[in-house]
Amino acid sequence: MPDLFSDLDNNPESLGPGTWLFRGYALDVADELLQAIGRVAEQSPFRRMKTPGGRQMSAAMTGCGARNWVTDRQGYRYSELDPETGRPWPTMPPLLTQLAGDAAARAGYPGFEPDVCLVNCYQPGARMGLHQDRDEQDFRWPVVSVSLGLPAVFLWGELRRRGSPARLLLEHGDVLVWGGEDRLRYHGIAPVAHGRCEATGHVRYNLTFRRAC
DNA sequence: AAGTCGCG
DNA sequence: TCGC
Repeated sequence: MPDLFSDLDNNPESLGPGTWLFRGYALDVADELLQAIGRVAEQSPFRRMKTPGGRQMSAAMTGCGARNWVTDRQGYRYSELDPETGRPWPTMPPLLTQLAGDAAARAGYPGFEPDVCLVNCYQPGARMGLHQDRDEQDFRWPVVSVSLGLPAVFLWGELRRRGSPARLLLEHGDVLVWGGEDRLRYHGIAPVAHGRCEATGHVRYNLTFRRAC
């Protein structure tokens, strides 16, 4: 991993003008975030969804907020109901709303009030293929991503799929915000390596905050 | 389709 | 092994 990013430069040229990396930004609330994830998963359990092609995703997902991103044979969409339970998604805990809003404001996107918090759980070997977040209605709002637990290599591509994406190690407590001209950049997660950490044991969690509508 | 796989 |  080349030393591309200094701690004093949260907005390095290599990430893009609309992209901000706040290393360790969520460290002081990490335990509360993990407790919140546990409560969300009690109401809406983690599940591995299928893509429209019928393949199963390797990351398990749940979420909270007024709506959440889902995929099945029919396609990608936001749903106000958890298809697994038939009930609304758990309410977004105020701590999560506040964290996402604070990080967004610090990156230059004030007024961000997410209605979606997608929670991904990566076991070792789980990955996320290169994709765009493009199912939201207003791309003026940024995406806020919080990493917890095992580290992972974030793949940071361009607005088109071509080219090899940059690789950025995201660790426990890191917060990445992207918006503006970077809002539709392709991104993904390389297969998560085996490991153990104090906070989560053997898994990586990711909280992705968005404004879907 | 946020998937996997095969080829050069 | 990796990008296409």
